[in-house]
Amino acid sequence: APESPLSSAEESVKSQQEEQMCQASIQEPSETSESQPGTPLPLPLPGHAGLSIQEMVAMSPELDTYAITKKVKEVLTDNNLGQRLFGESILGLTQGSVSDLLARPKPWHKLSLKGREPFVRMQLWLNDPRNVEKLMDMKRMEKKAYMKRRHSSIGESHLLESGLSGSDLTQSASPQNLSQQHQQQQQQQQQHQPHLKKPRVVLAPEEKEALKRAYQQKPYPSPKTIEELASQLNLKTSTVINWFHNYRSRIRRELFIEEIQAAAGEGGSPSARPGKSGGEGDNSCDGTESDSTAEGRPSGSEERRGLLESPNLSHRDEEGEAEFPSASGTSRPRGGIIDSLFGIPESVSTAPATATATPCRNPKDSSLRKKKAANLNNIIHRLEKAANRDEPHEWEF
DNA sequence: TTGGAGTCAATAGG
DNA sequence: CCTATTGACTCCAA
Repeated sequence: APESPLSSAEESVKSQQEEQMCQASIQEPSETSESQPGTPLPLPLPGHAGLSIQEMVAMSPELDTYAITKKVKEVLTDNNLGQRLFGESILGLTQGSVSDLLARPKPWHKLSLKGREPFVRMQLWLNDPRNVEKLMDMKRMEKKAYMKRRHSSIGESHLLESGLSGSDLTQSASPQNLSQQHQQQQQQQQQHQPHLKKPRVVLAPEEKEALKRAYQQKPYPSPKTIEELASQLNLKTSTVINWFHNYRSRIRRELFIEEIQAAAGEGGSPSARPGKSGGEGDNSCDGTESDSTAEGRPSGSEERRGLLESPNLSHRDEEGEAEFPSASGTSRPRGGIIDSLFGIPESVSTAPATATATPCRNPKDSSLRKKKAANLNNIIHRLEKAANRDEPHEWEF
C-alpha cells in the first residue's frame, strides 16, 4: 500500500521541561455552566478520560499541521463558518490569530508545546463531523441574539445581557475567558479616560522599506544601531525594536512555510511559485555572504531529488471513502484514547480535496537556500556578538 | 537583557 | 458581516 499512515508512535516528550498548567477559568459555551478545572475550552470530544489538552498535546503524535489547516479552512468555508466563531469557541483564539494560523501553519516539529495546542484542538474538532453542526448551531444562536439585541436597543435601552444561560456566545461568552486574557486586561486597563487609547502606530511604506534595508544589513542590530534607526526614521526606539522582533519572526515563518510546501511535494500544478510575496520588499537578497548563485537549473534536470521523492502531487484521487473512524462509541482495547484521536492521520490528509500534503519529511530542497541564508545571518550575528564589536554601517534612505 | 514564540486587537480591504 | 496584516505585549529560556 502506497499510503503509509505515518502512525508515528515516536516519543515527542523528549526533554520537555516541566509544564506548568496555568489555567484560567473558562466557561464553556455549551450547557454545562461549570468549568471543570483543567480544560479551558470545551474539548470537542467528550470522552477524554479527563485528559487536559496540554496532556493530550504532550502525548500527541506528530500531526500534519498543513493538512489540518487545509481541512479546517475547507470545512469552514464550505459551511460558511467564520474564523472568529471558530477561533473563539474551538481554539480560544481571536480571529486574527486564527487567520494567521490557518494561513501559515508552522511545521509540527517547529512548534512549542503551546503552539501545538491549537492544532491538537483542530484535529480533535475535525475528528467528529458533528462538531460542525454544533458550530453552525452556535452561529444561528448568535445571530438570533444579535437580532434580538438590535431590536431592544433601538426601542429603548440596553442590554442586560445577563440572561443567556448556558449557551450564550453572543458576546460575553467566549471571547474572553481564556488564559491569555490577563494580557489584554492589562493593556486595556489603561482606559482611565474613555478615550486614551494609543493610536496604533502604522509605519509608512518608506519606513518599512528603510527598516527592511536595515534588516538586510543587520538582522540583529545593536542597541546603538536601533537608536540611530529610530531617530533617523523618527520612530520610537521600542517601535524599531518591535519591528525587528516581528520581522525576524515572520521571515522565519515564511521559511517554514516553504519547507512545508516543498515537503508536501510541489510541481504538479501550474508552476505555482509563491514568489509573489508582497509587492515590495521581499528579502531575497541576503546581502552579506557570498552567494555564488551559480546553480544552473537547466530545465529538465532535477538533480537533487532523485531518490525518495514524495509521490502524489497534483491530481488527487477523487472519492474519499475513508471516513473518520469516529472514536466515539466502543472504547479502544488498548490503543488508547490518543490513538483513536490521532491515530488516523489519513483522515486529515485525505481531505476530500487535495490529499497532497504528504507527511513525508524531506528536508532536502532548493528552498532551503533562503533558510540557510537566514541561518547564516544568525551565525554572523552571534559571531559579532562574540567578537563584541560594533561596526559602522550605512543605511542610506 | 535579549530573542523567540504565541497572541491580541486595531485596522485595512472585501 | 468576514479575513489578512501587523505593532505591541506577555511569557520563557538562555
